[in-house]
Amino acid sequence: MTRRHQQIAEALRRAIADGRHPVGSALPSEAQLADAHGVSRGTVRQALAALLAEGLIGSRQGARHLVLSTAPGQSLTELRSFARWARAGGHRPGGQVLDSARGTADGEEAALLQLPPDAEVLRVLRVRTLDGEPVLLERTVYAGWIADAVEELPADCESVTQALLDSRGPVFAHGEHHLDALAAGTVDAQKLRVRRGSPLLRVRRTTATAEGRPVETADDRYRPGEVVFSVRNSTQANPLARARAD
Amino acid sequence: MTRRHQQIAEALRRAIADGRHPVGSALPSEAQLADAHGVSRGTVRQALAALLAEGLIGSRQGARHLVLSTAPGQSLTELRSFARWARAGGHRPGGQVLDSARGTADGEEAALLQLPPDAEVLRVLRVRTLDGEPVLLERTVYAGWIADAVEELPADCESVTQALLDSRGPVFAHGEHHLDALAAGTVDAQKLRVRRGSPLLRVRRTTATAEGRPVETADDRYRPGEVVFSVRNSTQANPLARARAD
DNA sequence: GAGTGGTCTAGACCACATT
DNA sequence: ATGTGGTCTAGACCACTCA
Repeated sequence: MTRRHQQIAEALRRAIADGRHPVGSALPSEAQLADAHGVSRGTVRQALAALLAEGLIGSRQGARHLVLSTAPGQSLTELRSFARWARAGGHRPGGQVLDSARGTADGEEAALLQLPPDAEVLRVLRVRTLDGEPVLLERTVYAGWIADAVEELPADCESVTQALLDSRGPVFAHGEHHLDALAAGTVDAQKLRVRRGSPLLRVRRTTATAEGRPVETADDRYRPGEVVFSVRNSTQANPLARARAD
Repeated sequence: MTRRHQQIAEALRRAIADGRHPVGSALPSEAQLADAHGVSRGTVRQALAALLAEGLIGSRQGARHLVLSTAPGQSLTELRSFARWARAGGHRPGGQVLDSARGTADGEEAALLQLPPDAEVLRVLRVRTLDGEPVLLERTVYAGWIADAVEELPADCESVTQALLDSRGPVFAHGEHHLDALAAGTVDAQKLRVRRGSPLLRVRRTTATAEGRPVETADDRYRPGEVVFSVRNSTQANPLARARAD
């Protein structure tokens, strides 16, 4: 049971991806779209707002919506798994669990996962490879309630996300990512085959279910040169924006 | 002449910041807000959508909007200028143009800015400070058509974004950001006062007008430890549900 | 069961862009 | 002058939450 505005947004995304609305061209007017889909203009505007937020189209008062790009590439706004992302880029993903141990959450972990202090967690150290080359060292802390499902996975499991989706349904819905840079420590250097002190891109992330229940929190360190994170954004998504510094 | 929904959004932001709606509390219902401001529910929903996108509030069908945090975190989903972001965090932003020169676009620049080969561009090297400390080295390439407006700005201009907004109207509407890590080069090290080879967070970004016309492309290098980029996302469309204050 | 947010409608007026 | 998107209204129904 999808909503009308979601269906219309999806239809427009497909039309743009297929080239029926090439980059640089104008979309039909809101009134025309409303007519074509048999809905009111408000519903069409709801659909267009989604594409606006994705940066797929632009708009100016008085002129029609313009197609700006065909499809967002790898983007943090899509919560994709490492394996999915790798395959989308034509690479062969791999992975290996180096360590896996149960323990109790420390203060920070408990806060991130919204667990009581000293709650049980599962810590996993995993290296991820792209075409055989190690590119990512992943330190993940899973909340206790999901730990069993994770421990049952094989050590060389290609996609934890996919495996959990199959066994437990859609577990990941929301994510918060913090990105910064840091120097490789001893373990990082050894596992990623770089020199100690060389720059790494760090992504600290926490993901949660649709209800907002945290599932895992992780510290991912990427070898530079192999992976770039992209974010596309827009001020027009919602009419906030506007400056006025005080 | 500000729109009603912007006024209401601003009033709600102030009320949240002032503690009149503490974190964890529920906002008045949409109907109550509509009544209080003398507008229809649709207008109130437009205002709430802005706060939703900023991550200030969350919503669930059937329950009232919840206050999630008092101030929006630095997020790539908001296109804010360095100066605005710094002030929001209670810091004093500064900046200095180190170099500014006209030239012709190389192949990569021309592609990013969608200009013909050898088109005229303006290259600016700028250091940005937070409370007097250099934290960001910015190499920006402006398209020729905006170069005049940029060159007229004072070298110690605090906010280029703001200055351009005042003189040229809303110039920045869409952005694409690519994040990775790299080692500080000689110039980076000197200007950011770090050792050569120490890790930096690099953000390569291109911003465009609402019509999709590229304005500038930049290579920003951040000293680590000072700045963290955050991205919040969701598998669902816009709704930005939960949050976690640090 | 009452209240609330999510969705949708069918109008309307204005500011802006294009012709 | 006409068409377009931006804004706003005053309703309506449904799915959901909560007491």
